[in-house]
Amino acid sequence: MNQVTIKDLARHLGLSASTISRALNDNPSINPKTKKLIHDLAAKLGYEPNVMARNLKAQHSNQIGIIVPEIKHDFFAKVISGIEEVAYNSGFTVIVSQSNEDEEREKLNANSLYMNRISGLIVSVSQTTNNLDHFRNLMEKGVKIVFFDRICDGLDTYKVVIDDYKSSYDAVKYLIATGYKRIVHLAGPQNLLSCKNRYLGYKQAIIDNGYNFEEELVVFGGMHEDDGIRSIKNIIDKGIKFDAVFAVNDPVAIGVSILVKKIGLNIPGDVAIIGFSNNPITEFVTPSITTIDQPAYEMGKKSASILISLIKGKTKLTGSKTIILPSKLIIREST
Amino acid sequence: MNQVTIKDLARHLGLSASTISRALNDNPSINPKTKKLIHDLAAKLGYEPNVMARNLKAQHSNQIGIIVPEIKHDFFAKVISGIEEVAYNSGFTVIVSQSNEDEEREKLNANSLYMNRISGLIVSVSQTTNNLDHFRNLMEKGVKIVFFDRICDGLDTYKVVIDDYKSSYDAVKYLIATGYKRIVHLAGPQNLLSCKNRYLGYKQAIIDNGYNFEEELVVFGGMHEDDGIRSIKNIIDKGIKFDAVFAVNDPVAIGVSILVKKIGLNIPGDVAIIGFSNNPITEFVTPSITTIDQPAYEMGKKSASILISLIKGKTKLTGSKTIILPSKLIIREST
DNA sequence: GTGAAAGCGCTAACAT
DNA sequence: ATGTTAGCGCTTTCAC
Repeated sequence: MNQVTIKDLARHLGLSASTISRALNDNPSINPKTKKLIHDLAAKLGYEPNVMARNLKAQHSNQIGIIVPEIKHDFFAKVISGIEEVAYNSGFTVIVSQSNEDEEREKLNANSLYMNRISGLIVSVSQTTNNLDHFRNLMEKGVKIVFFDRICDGLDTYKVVIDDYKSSYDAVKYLIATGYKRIVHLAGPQNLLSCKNRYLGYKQAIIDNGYNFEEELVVFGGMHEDDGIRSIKNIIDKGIKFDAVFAVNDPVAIGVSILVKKIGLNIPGDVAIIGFSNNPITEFVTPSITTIDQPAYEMGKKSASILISLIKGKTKLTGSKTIILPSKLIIREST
Repeated sequence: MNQVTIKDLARHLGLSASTISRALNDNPSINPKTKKLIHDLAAKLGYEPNVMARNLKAQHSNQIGIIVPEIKHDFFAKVISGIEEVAYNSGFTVIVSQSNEDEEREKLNANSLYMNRISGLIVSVSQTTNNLDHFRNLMEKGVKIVFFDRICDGLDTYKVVIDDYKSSYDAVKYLIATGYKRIVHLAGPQNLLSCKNRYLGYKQAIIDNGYNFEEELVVFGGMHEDDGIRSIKNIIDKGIKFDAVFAVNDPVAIGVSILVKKIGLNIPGDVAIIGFSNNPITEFVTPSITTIDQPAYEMGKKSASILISLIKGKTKLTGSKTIILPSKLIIREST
């Protein structure tokens, strides 16, 4: 690591370290000629400021941490891109970490990010997270946190979401309007507010449209493909009749599609399917799957810009601490 | 950021900073009782070491940088998970950044990572990268680099890949054995060694099996879905006859599948399709697509473990600097 | 316009 | 077993 330091430049030019530092930071009190001399030598020697030293001095890192369940989900990948976009443009760098849907790992990551003295944190919590102390601790230590999508109650900070309740309500309303009578809901873990709201939206739409809410039509499960396969198989094995499925997310919807096709049922003739998130895959499977588009990239950008305002102490962020971005029902072949 | 420091602990206990430091680092020369006292207070006050300070002192960061074209590609997401796995277990943290297939951005990222004094870097180069100076510079400054998948010539360091040439050769051989006569190859950017090798493998398989290599059956293009759509449309519009397509990767194969279905051709009846990478989507589209499985997670783990050996100075890494991991042809409905 | 000195938090000789 | 001192690279107040 034979890095070039300010001292090296100072020695080469017979100047003091402070002069070099000032010149490099474009301090106006430095003689333009000296400045040029210094800049030229820095370029020639390949000087790069040591961010660790600078940050140590400055008492902050200009780094933003991200914790998401899994980056391989298209949704999270896009959010991360949105965050990076805004962050880079504001002079922040970004550290991404994955919780793998594991509360323990989420804690470790939060801690490791804190040790790196991140200025702020953007989080979508893991499925298994019940205790929020690791976030609370960071907040107490002055780390600003913004949650998106997978938010949770009980933490007083900014949150960026879509209206899960309404999206879900509208999707189910659309199914009913199209003529479907017995709509199954494959729900997600209810400790995630988004899943809970999707469930509640489903329930209310059922009731508001004059149907009976039947508990046997709801299965609580995970958020992966195999959960979808398992849950719908369970319903079928029990002999429960249904003509549509509203899944908590796209992988679960895909799982349903796979099993339903396998046992020879038609989509949407025998069973209609709606997913959630507009994962690209829903467009390419046959039949393509109706879903709800979440503005992932926008969520990332919004989360980052709020976080950066928070970090910079611009507390004049007006209005509610929960920002709701628009979502959209995308109708495809499966309904 | 009112963080608790070693000095705070020292003041509270009437001890010196060095004693605190030693105790916290489990130095055996500290009295067990004092040690316990210190650990307890640290826990009580919520002390967390300041990694920036520690790293500044230690002259290295224990951070590994990653640069990939786009994390949203399933392949890269999995590689990253593999890297994280190994890195965390060896006490390293990971900074992920995306080049977005843009050489300029790749340079910026490399530089920003260097400013953070990363100990090592794992890279899959962008499509548009021609000049490799930004990597060469880092290497000269002592940053260890390992490339994977999208490697490039002219840099003397470790590389983790699959045998693109052979994988491609075998895939085409299989097509020929199955009876296909006129096999189109939608090739990728030839500055990427992997794409070049896939092209060369295709060419050699054609020749070795007694077919004529026809230039009109090869189209050089990008690596996304729309490239696939565009390229195959081009071939069709030109009136060129073909009965199979070997695509440089899965998105391109998906693109071909979309267009081919749209104009009413049967897969594999009229056109067979093979992709590359075993993206999950290839399994779920109808018909499912034959592809070549790359051990993404393993590539990540391998790259990370090599890099960490390099960082730790274990130069007794035996054998070639190019590590070839096994790939596998996955035969599905499209062939 | 430039320099000297101190300090960010931590560690490691070198004392005692 | 513990304390003293110095220094990692950088910035910044206070001098001149």
